[in-house]
Amino acid sequence: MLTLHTIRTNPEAVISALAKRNINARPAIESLLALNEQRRRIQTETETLQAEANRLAKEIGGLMRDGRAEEANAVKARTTEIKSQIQSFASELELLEGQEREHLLRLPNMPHDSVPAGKSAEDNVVVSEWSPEWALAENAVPHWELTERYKLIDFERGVKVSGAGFPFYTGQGARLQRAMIQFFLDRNTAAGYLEVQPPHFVNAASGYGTGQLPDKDGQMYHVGEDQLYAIPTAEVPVTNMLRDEIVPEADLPVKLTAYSPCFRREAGSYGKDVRGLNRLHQFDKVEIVCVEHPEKSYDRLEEMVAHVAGLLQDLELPYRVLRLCGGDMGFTSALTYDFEVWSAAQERWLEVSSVSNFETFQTNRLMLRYRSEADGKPHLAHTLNGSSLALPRVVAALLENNQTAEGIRIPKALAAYTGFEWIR
RNA sequence: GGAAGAAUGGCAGAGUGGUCGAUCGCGGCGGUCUUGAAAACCGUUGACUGUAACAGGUCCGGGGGUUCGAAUCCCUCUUCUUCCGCCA
Repeated sequence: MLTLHTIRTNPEAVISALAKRNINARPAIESLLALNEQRRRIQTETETLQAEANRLAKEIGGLMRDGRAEEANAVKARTTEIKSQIQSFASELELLEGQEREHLLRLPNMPHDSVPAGKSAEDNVVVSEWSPEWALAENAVPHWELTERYKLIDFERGVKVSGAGFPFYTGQGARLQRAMIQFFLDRNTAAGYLEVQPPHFVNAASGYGTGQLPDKDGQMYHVGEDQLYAIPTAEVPVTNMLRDEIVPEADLPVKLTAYSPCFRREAGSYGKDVRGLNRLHQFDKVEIVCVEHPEKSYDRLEEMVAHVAGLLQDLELPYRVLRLCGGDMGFTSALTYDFEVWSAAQERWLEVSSVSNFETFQTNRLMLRYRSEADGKPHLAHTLNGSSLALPRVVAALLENNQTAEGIRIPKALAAYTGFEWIR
């Protein structure tokens, strides 16, 4: 959520920044500003009346103590009148506040200056590429054939038990999942991230805090009876850990990492995008989250990008890093780098990580602040997060790129965790 | 799931209808004293909203109600503690 302060002090800058997302925000901003002005006017009037009522109530208290009941009753009559005026203002105020918030919640974050203009994924900018020395085996097949050949994943039984997008991992496939989670967590904690195990269901307030609600309502699994949402990413519970808190400036950056299963309804997906491991309703991911000082958040973002790159290099997977254009960036992000690994057998790039700076967009909703050492006051912190990494597509690329006639070779760094060097 | 009790500022803990945004203490910050530090003493110490800046308004777990006036009374929800039940 953008701050009212930003919008009020520089509406034109907000409008032109949002234009990068191909959004004409002018009507929304203008009606928001009108609402805001009206709200403040009504609020001032209401508060003036409240001040008067407070003053009179104290006067009555004084009169009662002195035993001057008759005079007190006269004053009571006046307060009753004021009270009914307050009532009518208050309901109007409530309405305006609701509308104001509604407007604010529906405005996406302002893209950072460095975000390229563009409409779709095709306009994203490749900022770097990396590849190990390697060659694809002859007669290479896509991962969904490999998982069947080596009995790593049982999609059919997943369909029977839960539905499409809920696979069983079996044997070496299951072991590979567990090894990768452990590998990523170890690498993240070595880089200074504190490991946490979050709840897998969150309340609505948490959904609003990180911006999944109301924007992505309908993409999350919702348990109506208990008003809980299955987490679409560990970002939600982990970032919300610090909701409504003021952390000392000296505690920044707060660096957290968590493994969790992620649940996504993926309504509207179809075709080759959902084949095999490309898109699932439940998948495993290790996430990194940072809470950082506003002046340092972009340096932190670069550090996180370098960290994720290191993981992919250890896994010996060819990847590229994209700077997302305005049209392809998520609702809450100011700047996002996507990591894509090359799936040789599918001949396509697969997104395996998304690393973003949200600036104050989340913390404004979360009321997550730090106490500045300079002025002693609370200020909104910046939040950042990134996948490190999402498993299914990493597994897909890993299986496909390393297939040989003798089986599938496991990268050295990972073999220490799997306990095997080959899948046969 | 049932029963009883509880929820107050960073912590601890008073406050049962009016001068309470809230006593006292600890912690934090500033100062006096000291070569320096400790101790002692003095002062200060929440958030949100609002204003050009003041003023003003709101907040005693959340929501609603009674009252001229609510931390205080009533209803409701949530959470915690203890006991019982169930249970990995």
